[in-house]
Amino acid sequence: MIKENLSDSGGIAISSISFGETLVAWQKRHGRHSLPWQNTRNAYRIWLSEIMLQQTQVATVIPYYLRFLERFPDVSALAYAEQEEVMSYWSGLGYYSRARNLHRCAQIIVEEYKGIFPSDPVLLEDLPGIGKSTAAAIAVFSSGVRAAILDGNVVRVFSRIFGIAEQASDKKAKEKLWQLAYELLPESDLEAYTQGLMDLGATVCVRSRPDCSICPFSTSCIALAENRIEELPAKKTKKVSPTRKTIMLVLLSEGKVLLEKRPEAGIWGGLLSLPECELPEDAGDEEIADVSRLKSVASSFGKTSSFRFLEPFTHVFSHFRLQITPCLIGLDSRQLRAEEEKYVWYDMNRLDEAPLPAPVRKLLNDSLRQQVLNLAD
DNA sequence: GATACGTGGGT
DNA sequence: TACCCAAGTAT
Repeated sequence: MIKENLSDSGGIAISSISFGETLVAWQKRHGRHSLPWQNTRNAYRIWLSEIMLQQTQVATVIPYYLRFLERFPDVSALAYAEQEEVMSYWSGLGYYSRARNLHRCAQIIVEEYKGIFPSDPVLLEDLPGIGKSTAAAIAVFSSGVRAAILDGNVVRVFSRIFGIAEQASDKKAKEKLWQLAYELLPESDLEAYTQGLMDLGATVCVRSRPDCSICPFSTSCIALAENRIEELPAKKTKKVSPTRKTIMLVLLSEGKVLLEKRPEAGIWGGLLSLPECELPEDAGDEEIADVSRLKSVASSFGKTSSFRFLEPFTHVFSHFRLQITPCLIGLDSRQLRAEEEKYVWYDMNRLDEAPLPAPVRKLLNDSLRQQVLNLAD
């Protein structure tokens, strides 16, 4: 292999050979070896972990991963499950298109691949929910294939070691990072190398206050040499997120609550949620408290026996804020509007099984507690 | 290429 | 508090 100078600024150089060898040795001695999805070549388990870990931290994923695997132990169990149950096991993790794609992908693996995941990253990338980096990670960990990942850890590690100042979203920077990812790949030990990139980024070269004193690349790191640790990688430009307002109707009757299936496209796609009365962004308090309108809506589901607002709260998404005003309504009769299949009266005692968005689960838990308190009064 | 898509933890 | 952003992908 030809040794090349992979850094294009400053006088610090590191060869691809020494980079790979250094990282592999570091990972074997100092990396993570006991995560629930490690120490296996089971492609199903590795795939599941990689999807769950997209934009989600390890500590958050672990309990979801273990619970999911217990209920869906193999790709066939997942493929034949109902979507609603799959969504319920994903409930709270966020980015629900991942769960819908996971389910679709399982069905494709069973129907078109006889239940066996391909080891070729190109084929993996054709599957729903699997992009370039995830395809490489699955191929490396399940088959030892020589493929390059480029996730947030790698971007951070490379940006610092090689002094890349452009934002990772920048097209040229992205090309440069992918090129580095390929050039630095070792000839062997792809599992330890790939895991090493993730481990170094997650445990040493972390976003704020990285521990450079224990980093195997501290003597060759451009960011450290130039005292630019804090400024690399470049921060993403953010824009202020707008606030939307909505009223969530908590229609209760005989221990059941009215839920509405959300469309696949859009926020919380495929989950069950509460019926909403959306409001214009500039809605004032008096508009929110338009009781006659809400009672009119409620009347199509039964006869109103009690009515009260709960404290409004704001749920923050990555791209907007949602101000939610819950409205607790008791009905003494219960009916489903036959023409609208999307509605379901859900047993309050079984909400654990329901595929709910996180704030809705919390709201319903609080409402249930309020009910109990009311009964105690 | 920009935007949509969740949630919780860290600072 | 408010902001950043974590094992990204789809459109």
